[in-house]
Amino acid sequence: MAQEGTSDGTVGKALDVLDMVAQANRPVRFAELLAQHTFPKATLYRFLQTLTNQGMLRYDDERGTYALGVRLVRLAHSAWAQSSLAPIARRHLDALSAETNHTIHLAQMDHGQVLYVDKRNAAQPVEMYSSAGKVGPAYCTGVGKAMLAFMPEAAVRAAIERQSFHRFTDKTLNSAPRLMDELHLIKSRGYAFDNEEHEPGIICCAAPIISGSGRVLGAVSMTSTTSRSTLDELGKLAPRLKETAARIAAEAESWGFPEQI
Amino acid sequence: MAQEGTSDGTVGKALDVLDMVAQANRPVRFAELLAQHTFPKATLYRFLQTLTNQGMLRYDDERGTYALGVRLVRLAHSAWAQSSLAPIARRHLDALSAETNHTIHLAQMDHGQVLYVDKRNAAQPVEMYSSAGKVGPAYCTGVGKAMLAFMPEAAVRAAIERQSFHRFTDKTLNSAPRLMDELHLIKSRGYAFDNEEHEPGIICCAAPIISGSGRVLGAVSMTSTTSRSTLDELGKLAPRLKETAARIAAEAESWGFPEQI
DNA sequence: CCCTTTGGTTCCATTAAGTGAAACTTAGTC
DNA sequence: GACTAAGTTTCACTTAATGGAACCAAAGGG
Repeated sequence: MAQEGTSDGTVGKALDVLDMVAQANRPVRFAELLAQHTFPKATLYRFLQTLTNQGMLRYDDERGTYALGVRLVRLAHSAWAQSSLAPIARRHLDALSAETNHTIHLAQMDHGQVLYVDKRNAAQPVEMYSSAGKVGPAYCTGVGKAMLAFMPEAAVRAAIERQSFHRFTDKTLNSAPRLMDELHLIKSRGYAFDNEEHEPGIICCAAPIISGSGRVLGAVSMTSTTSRSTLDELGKLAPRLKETAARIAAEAESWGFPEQI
Repeated sequence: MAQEGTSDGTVGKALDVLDMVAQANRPVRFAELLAQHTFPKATLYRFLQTLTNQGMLRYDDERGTYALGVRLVRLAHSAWAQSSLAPIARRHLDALSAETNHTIHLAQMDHGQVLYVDKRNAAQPVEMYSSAGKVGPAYCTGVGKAMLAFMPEAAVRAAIERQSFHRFTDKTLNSAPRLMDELHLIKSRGYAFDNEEHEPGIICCAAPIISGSGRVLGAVSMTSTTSRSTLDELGKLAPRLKETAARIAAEAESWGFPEQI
């Protein structure tokens, strides 16, 4: 998808290769990667070697495939702890989840996409990582819209540029103008709804987490299904949701959380 | 800790810098990093710039600190899904956890250290990432010893070289010879115990996950406390533990799981 | 208030490293 | 056994990394 623009230097290119393997979501062969990239054979080959040496990739001798390496998992543990809202938000999410009995998501913005960093599933035990680290579109998720609505105009424009506006359901807001209208509405209301815009039957209500200086740090959402709840019912819980967001923001502040770009 | 030996090329050095930030476990200032490395100022500076541009690091303007970036979390999601045993092992861990009511860990070997990739906590809900991605010493954990005991001799020697043999408790096996003896015992027994060697009051029983071709893929463990269980009691469950390990191995095989180095 | 120190950023000639076309080596195929 | 596709290595060429030193800014101290 995103070809990361003009990458800076060798390191940038290597990381592009890493992303490419990640996006495949399965072990990939050399030739597949070669086909996707503009890199000449030898160059790509060396990058793969280097990354494998470094433990960022793993090479399967028998199959001749590359997959992401475990070193990334280790790094990510630190990244998650250092640089996501999750550790700060944990107890607030726990509380909200227990009270409302809805599925709770915590998300942040990453290069115009929604990055889920934590999750609470009221019904059954949490499936680890199945959610944290996952990315989703910004324009048709509650958390995405909640964040966009409160971001500075320039950032929103930049983010919208990056959207592909795929029509997931017939309720998806699949154009920039429609999205902008919605964002204004959200800003005045203070929170966002997702009315089956991403997945049929799935609705949610999301509130942005905003720092004292007015910057968007992330968003929290409550998700339900049309069979279990209505948007109105979720809306009734919005004050509680906003309260949670506010508490997280306050704690992030005092904890010195670095603001997102 | 581990200075990763002679890094290959620019990319390797950049990744070293990344690791350095990760190991700090908190936002770090430029000067701190400079002190730890042999890199000249300008070089380190450029690396930090590049990594920040790439979203691997995040720079906090106000504090002048660097922290790991969210791009890592995204990458790790893929890494975990592609390249750890966790997705394969999930249902087996669920079953074992439900049956035994003990805390279950799933771990793999990464550069001579134990990398926990999944966890089941019988008592309270799983704390996400608090465990997955965490690393621990190989020489004084059940999973670590279980894996070492069944690894080829050369690999074990290499791994032991990397151990620092810190004495966590008075039961820690804090020397290579003592560890080697224990490994032989474990190999003949088929599974490992951790008798409060890492943390006082914490005991565990661990079995290696071994592929059809005899290579160590990872390990599973059941953990308990001395106040709740004895080693003997855990030992009684060892057959069930080994069965779980075997099932995971079998599934990894049919699924084409790439073998660890 | 100026001078010094510390921490961070930029410059630029030097040098090392990345590059990529092409040659080569397998491993399959027909 | 010749042919093809996939992967690996080579090497002259070119670009990018290097790092000493200069520079800047802010904090501290006399």
